[in-house]
Amino acid sequence: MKVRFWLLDVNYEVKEHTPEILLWGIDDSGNRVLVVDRNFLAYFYAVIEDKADPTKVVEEIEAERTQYAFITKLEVVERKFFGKPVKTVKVYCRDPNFVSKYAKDFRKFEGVKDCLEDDLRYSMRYLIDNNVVPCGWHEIEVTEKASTSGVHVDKVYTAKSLPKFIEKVEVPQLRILGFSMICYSKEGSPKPDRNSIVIISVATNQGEEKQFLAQDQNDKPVLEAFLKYIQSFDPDLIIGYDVNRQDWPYLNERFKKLRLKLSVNRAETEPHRSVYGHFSTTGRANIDLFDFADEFPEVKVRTLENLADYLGVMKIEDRILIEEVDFANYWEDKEKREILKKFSMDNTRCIIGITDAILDFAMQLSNLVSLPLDHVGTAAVGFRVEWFLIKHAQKIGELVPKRVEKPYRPYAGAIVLSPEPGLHENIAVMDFKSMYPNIMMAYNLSPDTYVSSNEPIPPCGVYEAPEVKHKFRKEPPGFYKEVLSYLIKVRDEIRSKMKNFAPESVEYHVSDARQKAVKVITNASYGYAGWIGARWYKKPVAEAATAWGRHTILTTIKIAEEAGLRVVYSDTDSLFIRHDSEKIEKLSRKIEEKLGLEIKPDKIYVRIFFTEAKKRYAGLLPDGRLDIVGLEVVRGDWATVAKKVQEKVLEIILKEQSPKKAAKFVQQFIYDLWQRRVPYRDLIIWKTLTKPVEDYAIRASHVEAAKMLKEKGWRLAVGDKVGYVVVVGSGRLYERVKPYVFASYSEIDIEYYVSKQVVPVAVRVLESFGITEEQLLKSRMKERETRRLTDFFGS
DNA sequence: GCATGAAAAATACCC
DNA sequence: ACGGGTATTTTTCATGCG
Repeated sequence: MKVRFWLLDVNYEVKEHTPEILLWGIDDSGNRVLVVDRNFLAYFYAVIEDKADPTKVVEEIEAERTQYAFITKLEVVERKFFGKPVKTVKVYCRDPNFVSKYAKDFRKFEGVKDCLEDDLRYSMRYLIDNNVVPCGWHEIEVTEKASTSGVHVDKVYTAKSLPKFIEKVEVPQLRILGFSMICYSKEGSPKPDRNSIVIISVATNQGEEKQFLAQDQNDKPVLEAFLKYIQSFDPDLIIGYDVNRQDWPYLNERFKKLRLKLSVNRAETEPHRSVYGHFSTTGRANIDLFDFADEFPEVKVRTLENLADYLGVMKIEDRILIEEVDFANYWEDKEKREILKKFSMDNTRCIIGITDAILDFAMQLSNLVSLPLDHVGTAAVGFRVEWFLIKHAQKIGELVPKRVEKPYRPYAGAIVLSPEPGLHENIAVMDFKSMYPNIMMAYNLSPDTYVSSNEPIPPCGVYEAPEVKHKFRKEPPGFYKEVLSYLIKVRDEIRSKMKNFAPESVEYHVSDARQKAVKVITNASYGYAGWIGARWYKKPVAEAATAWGRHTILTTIKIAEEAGLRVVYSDTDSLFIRHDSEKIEKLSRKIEEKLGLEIKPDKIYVRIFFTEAKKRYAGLLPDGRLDIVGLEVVRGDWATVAKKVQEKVLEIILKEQSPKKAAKFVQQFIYDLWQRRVPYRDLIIWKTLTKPVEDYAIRASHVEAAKMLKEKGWRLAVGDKVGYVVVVGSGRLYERVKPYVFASYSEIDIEYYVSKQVVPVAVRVLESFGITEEQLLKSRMKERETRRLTDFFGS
């Protein structure tokens, strides 16, 4: 019989040295199914030395066959390695767990240059080789198993054929469960061996909400009820926020401590940490929304509530937020417990809401790069790109290079021009779309087309990069070129198809998520090429890409200026020029003709303001919005007071062109600040812990604040943001900071916020108009004086 | 011993 | 654990002065 299924999760088991692939999915009638495939053999390649005879190597292996009991087959096959044909012996191995061990041995065999592809996981090997794609549909010939014992699915099948991919975009009706939990701890962050889980809030995509509550601090009933709920709802996706770092390890430990089995998987296993640090709940996809938070760089402090607020899921103003260290107090107080319960439920509601905004993209990304849905999020961008490349390599018979450690060698990047400071009217921004990918295609930059300086020039000729003089053969199209052309073609196709869909339709949403995923991978390709951790790293490729980039933009600037277009600013692939449609059109055509790359007008600013600095400016768009780039307004490490002031100053400057009014505003603001009329939370400064607290070479404010938090039992990890305020006192700045949760408004050092936050960012803009720090502070002095007098005499 | 300025460390941005 | 280029603040260190 035939089964059609949508692939949700994949794993493998080895029983008696024989592997089976477990494909967990949903069939087209909505059954949860497991297809067990025992038909696929693991293998690796022994690459043969140029002058050696592969049959000799085969004989060599055969001679020692008894030591390599799991080898089932040896095949002499031709493959390519960095574009060059190589002879290999494909070594099939019954037990996948022996692949890397055998490969290690065979590297020492005579005539064997190296062994490759022994470092690919068996389950990934299966997907890649058979074009089986996560979040995609497949058809397969199977026999049904009578029993489903040991697994929690509707049907279990044994594969009779390999799955065949079916082009079908729709996603089956998934059961999605979101959860969040509250742990009780009187001192500091909760520890699973001591502190119970007092609330677990769950919600589903079918609109059901439930809360499991401990009796006092006995959480056994909570955990049991939670398990029972999961088992009965039987979700396909289990979703949470920061669950890979927090909830799952905690649940694991807590269940162990209480001698309970964390039975949430569809197999009889328990959740465990796996590749790229994700937690696997076999048969279901566990998704951590935190892993997708960096898709939204506007959200500076990536907390659940901030992300939900940004995505319009739940506004922060409508919430009462509770710090982890206060959970115990809230739990113990009868009235406050209700607030805590609401807080927890709202967290889960946020999770469900954010899922809505992210899931399509996550599924498309998973589908595109072939990484299962539960680990596509935890895989770093480089690995996402790499899996996409591996998939393509398999298709064209290109061997996958080993990951080898390489030394870091910096190389020159892009050109940034100093802007003409001050205000400019009617400025158009022209830029090259996807400049690096297009350059890589145009000049066939690829690890396999690189011609090193000691190699002869091939008959087809070479492209030679300016400045760095790296050479790349013109023919045939390189690995990167093939991949990038495909990606760009696919994205264009999707985008033109989208025009026929209603923007509210499912097809539109799915297509949009798809084209975004394609775009992300395309744009990451240059970065990948220059990443020393990349399997396909070749420094000259990245170096040539930036060299051509510099040449491209410099040529463009020259041509623009020759055409009478003054360039007021340029960064990497863009130029800012006076808006003149005719000349711009002409320029576009000329560049395309001369360089074969497309440059188009993008934004038009009614007015734009530059400081003296590069990468920092603010423009007024025709619709009245401000576009602020690089300035403190868009930075996450300045107090909100400073950001608000600077934004307002920019608005006044750009819209009303009145520096005087802007200065007045700043003076008034400073006065209000002295009066403590601004919200306390606007004084918090957030900074990221980029390494363990002990590793810092210098004493920094946020690190000192982090130490204080840790002392009180807070759990802080690398990558966490620490929020602190500056309080009155003496000595260095780092001696005058406190975590914002530990300080009160009365001890705030207003002087610091005025002189080191508000004034500098205002001056940054206003100094262009002749306004000085002193002028901004002058009236403050007056106000302070009057304030002191009124305080003294009364008003 | 201390003021001063350069260098180093740290962070977060732009494209 | 994708690249290099850049601005900015604060700490740290070296230096010169007296």
